[in-house]
Amino acid sequence: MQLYNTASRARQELVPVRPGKVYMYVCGVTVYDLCHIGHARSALVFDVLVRHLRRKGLDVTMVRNFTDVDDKIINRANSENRDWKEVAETYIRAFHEDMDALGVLRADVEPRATEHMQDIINMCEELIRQGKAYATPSGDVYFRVRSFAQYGKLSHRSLDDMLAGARVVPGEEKQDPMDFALWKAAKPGEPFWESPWGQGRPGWHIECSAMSRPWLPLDIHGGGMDLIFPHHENEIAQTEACCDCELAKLWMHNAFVQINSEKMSKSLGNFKTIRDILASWLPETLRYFLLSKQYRSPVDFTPEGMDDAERALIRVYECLEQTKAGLARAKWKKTALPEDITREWAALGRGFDEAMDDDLNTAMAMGHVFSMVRICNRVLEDKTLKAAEAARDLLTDFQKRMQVVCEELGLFGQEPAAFLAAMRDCRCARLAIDVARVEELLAARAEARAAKDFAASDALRDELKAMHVEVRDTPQGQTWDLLIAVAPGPQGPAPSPHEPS
RNA sequence: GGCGGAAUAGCCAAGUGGUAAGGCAGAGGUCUGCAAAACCUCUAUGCUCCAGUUCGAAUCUGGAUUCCGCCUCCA
Repeated sequence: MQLYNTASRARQELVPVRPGKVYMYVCGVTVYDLCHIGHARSALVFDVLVRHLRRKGLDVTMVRNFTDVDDKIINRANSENRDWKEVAETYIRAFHEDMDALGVLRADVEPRATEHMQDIINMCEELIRQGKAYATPSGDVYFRVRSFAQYGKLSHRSLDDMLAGARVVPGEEKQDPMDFALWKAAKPGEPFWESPWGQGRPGWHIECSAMSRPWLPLDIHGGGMDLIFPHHENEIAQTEACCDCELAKLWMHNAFVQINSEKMSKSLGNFKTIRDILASWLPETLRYFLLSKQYRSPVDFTPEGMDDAERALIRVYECLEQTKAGLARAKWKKTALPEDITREWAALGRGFDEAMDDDLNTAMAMGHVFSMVRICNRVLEDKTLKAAEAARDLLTDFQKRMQVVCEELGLFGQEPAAFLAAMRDCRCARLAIDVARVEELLAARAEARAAKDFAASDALRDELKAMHVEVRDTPQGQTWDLLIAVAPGPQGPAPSPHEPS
């Protein structure tokens, strides 16, 4: 498959270093707070990559680390008067809960910085021995950036350009302003580990170099865009200087989730945690929303976008439900399907797979899903066609293909009726619909219709409509759902039912 | 200042030289007591603007405008 490589700024074929096996290392989170939807996007992108590669028959080892000792964790612990380990533990648990909810597969290996102290210290020592790092009198260890000639090869910057930037302030003990910390001497009250340089703790970048070391060279190293510099650049310098081995063959970076075209950040106050979102929408809605865009483009989070995602999900699941019902038939006829349907179905062929192979083009892959849905609905709505053996075969093929889609995207895999019910409940809660009242009106309307009192029946339907409830009359009786969205009137957008906070 | 990314219909979004996927919304039709859902048809002579290369450009080149990211912790 083709993947865009940040290092070469071009797409390239993924060729596993060890045939049949793929080793991926993705930078995880620093566990000092709940994950936001940007973390969700990153996790989702690499989750889908893993799923796709596994379906292709590759033996994937997915490694995602936790940074579980860091200034922010210590600060949080201090301000809440808790133990820093407990803070880290709390948010690791929260990470798992949130990611499980979103259907993100657990990584095969989840190394934590605190569990690799000896590896980290060893690496620092090796670098010092090779003259590529140095310890200072106060017990810090710095990487000597000038010792690594290729520094800047990932982010395509030269050291001199970086020095021209005004924000680089030379640390007192640094030999060069660009040198970065591998090991930091502990300040009073901070957690520390014993080391040849005294009590201290690791710098951020070295932990990833130490933890990814068992799998060098990695086939894929991934993370968010913002990690390109300095984090990944520094990882490359440390690993390649120390181990005399390329760190990774391919670098993948996902773009951000934005709010109003701006990066989410705490300082801007436009921060949405996964839990905020899941208070108003189903996890699968967030998953669909984030995967409906190509991973290298920024995506703007909006309630409207989430509503669109709901509609799309409902369309697919309703088709899945109808397919299931259609397939329950006992007798089948020999009627042939129209030629254009069979032709279109055949043309769909490997479209989904090809889109996924093309730098994980999930947006296009979903286009193929909707093309299948359209064809199935077409067969399903025609009484003659839906009784044909050929229709049975097509619908069965659809279910089979959707199973593949589910395995790869982690979408559309639930029991359709159950999903639709959960979706309705979710939307009822969001719009504060009184379900008991709805059922009451519905019962009254059924009575009116039975008596052919259409005036009364229509009045009840209007009343329901005012509550955002749409009634459908089917041969099996009434069903109902929520009006998908309240159309923005001339007086502006409808009051938003979404107030996740 | 340095480096990079993005501008495609009312909205979201694919498309990386061969004549604009898909979803939502909208119009008409079929179905329906009337609706809804579903299906069918239609909906960007044009992809921010200006030049250029080419038989052919949303796609390549040069320039302009606007927006965004990184250069400090950050998915």
